Amino acid sequence: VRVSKEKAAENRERILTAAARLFRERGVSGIGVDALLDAAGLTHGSLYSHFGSKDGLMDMALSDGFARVQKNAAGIKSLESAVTAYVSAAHRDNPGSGCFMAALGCEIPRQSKKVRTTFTGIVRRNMARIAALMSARGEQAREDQALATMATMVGAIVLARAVNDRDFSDRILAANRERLLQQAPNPQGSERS
Amino acid sequence: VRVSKEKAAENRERILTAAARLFRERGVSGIGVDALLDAAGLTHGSLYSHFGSKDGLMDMALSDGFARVQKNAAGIKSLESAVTAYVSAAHRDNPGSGCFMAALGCEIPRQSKKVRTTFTGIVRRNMARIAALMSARGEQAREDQALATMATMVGAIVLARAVNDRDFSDRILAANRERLLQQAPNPQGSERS
DNA sequence: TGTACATCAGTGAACGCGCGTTCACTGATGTAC
DNA sequence: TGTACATCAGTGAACGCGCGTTCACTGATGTAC
Repeated sequence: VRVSKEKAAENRERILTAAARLFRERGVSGIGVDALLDAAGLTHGSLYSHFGSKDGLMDMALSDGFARVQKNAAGIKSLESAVTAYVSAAHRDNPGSGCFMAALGCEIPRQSKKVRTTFTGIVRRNMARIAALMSARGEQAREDQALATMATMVGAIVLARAVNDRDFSDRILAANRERLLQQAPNPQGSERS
Repeated sequence: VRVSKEKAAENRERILTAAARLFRERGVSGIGVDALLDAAGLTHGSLYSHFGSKDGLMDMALSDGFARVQKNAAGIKSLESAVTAYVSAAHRDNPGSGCFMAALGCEIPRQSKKVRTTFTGIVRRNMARIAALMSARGEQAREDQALATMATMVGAIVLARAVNDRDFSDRILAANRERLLQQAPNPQGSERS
């Protein structure tokens, strides 16, 4: 049942899109290859043509999915809008299209070396992107600020998702949003270095 | 092979201790009941006498394990010592005896209602404990401060564990520790309301 | 342009394995007399 | 105190099921002439 190159590339994309969503929604060990390829409208066998293994797919889905997340956030030009978009009920309620660090962070230590390295690159690029919105003098200082801001953002979403009480969850988001916004000294953004 | 009440209670404790450690080290879906009871020196069947199901064990291990964590941290009387102990390489490198929020946070949204409720109680008690170390006037203000501090602490450990580069991991810890310590205005601790 | 054929994306049966749970059984404990 | 027996913590075989991966096969695509 050979298919055209275009169709094959499209199938590959569909697998990646479904995988990036399902891994974030259900966890790496929480979703199987059958369900993964079912969601892409294919059978499990074709995973191995394209990616070699579930781990290989995870690695690609991470790279590809992160590129999409970054593109979606391309318009964000200030720390305020980044914080507001990230520490939000919408992000909390849609892990499938949200941040990989918040969705999979706890599982990453148990993944393959390849996946962990890819993930580390994502953390670095997130740091760089947030650092670019910081106002401190010196790149290292901005990066350190970014690492602290990033940890707060990730922790807020992890806790807000874990908690079983909607009001408490909203409060976790609000308290962290406020803390982060009051730390952001430049409401017009981009007055960096 | 009936055993004495004392022996049975001791076995129950051993299961709980092993489960609390292994769940944190390998994740809820990352460890099976056979491995869990093997670590306690028993066979899988006895899980069902004591806890009814893997989920029931998870729930009990969470309550019991958290009580132990709290007891270990009983001596901590200032925000500074709490931050220093939590945002540390030792905590990062020993998930099995560390914070449940950092180890299992991402997996909790997919757990049973019972487990999620127990976990929510743990988040609330952690908030209360940190709030008691805060200096703001008004309980609600202290709790909001605690929620922001807690999210930063959790996020820092999650990211530091996920990352594949020791130096970068250390830097994540250092940046967050510094941020949290500079926010703590009372180095002698306990000057609260 | 038309024909012959090699390529290979995708299929689906099958693999061994571990999962969580059930249940008939064992035999020491704890109790009733 | 000694004996008979009910209790029940723990055992281990068995359950159906889903896991990740392999592989012989299919048949449309893409290419060589």
